[in-house]
Amino acid sequence: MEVSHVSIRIEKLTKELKKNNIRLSHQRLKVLEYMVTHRTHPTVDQIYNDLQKEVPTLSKTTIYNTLRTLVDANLVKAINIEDNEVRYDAVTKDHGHFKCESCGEIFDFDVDFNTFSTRGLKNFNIKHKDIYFKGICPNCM
Amino acid sequence: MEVSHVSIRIEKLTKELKKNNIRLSHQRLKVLEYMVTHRTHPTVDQIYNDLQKEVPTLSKTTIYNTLRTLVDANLVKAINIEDNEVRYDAVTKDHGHFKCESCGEIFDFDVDFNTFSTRGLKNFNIKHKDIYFKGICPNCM
DNA sequence: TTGACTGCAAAGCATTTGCAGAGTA
DNA sequence: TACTCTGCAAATGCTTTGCAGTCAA
Repeated sequence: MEVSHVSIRIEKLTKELKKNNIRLSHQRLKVLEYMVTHRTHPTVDQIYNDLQKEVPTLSKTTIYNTLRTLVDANLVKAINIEDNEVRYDAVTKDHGHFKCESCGEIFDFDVDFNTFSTRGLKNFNIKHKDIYFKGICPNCM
Repeated sequence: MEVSHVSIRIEKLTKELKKNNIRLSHQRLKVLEYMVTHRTHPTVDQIYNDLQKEVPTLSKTTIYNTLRTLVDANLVKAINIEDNEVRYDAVTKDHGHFKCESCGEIFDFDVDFNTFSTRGLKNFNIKHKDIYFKGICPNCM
């Protein structure tokens, strides 16, 4: 992703934060910046280990707090593709996640939610849609 | 679900267990029976609390062990619709799960995986498909 | 009989909570 | 200034592990 796009993205996000009355602390901006520049669906631990190099005083508690804030504000999505770890994604639109059971990498894929028949949910108010696939990626085959 | 269906279901499952060289212990059969008769997508805790009435010596460790065995044998599926709890489902075929954010109930729904375009996964070997929706169910609206 | 299973107790680990001090607006 | 946020330490709670006794085959 180009640097200019990243800065535009972050600008948008900080506006969203202001709109939600969330203070723009140094730590929050760093986490946000990390989420936008690293599209690797990181865990709290990965964010923590990477950001600590830049911001040595940063605590895991703050990352947990920040991510909850961002998830509540719908700026970040939690990915529960595995039952023993939560990953995070700075999503903009609906898409699916594929996890390779060999290398562990998570891939995004487009999902056409319109061609998607959901019989049995006629009178349901659907707010969140998560699609998780697992298997083997082309690189590991 | 009719009793006759349940017993047929359990008979099938015990055959599967034998095929996988999994011993038919009293505890495992009880957990299996519970999973087949209670289609409520229970957590370990719910299974434990309910079964303890019948089998007072049953331990949570055994339930964890049993569920892992059943999941590994593809007789039961783990549901990670929420990041702070794992639920289990005695599945037979692919389907989606909808969780009501108001009452917490989980509903099954049919998914036609054929009408489901997955651009970007052309060379991927897809082994598992999980679809999780959240929102408000008709009863809560 | 023998290898697998159960269940207790303890360990492990991700996440949350309480709270004093620091920082944002 | 006033209120929120940070980050340490401790608590919490789910899940796993070690292991001695028990059980299925």
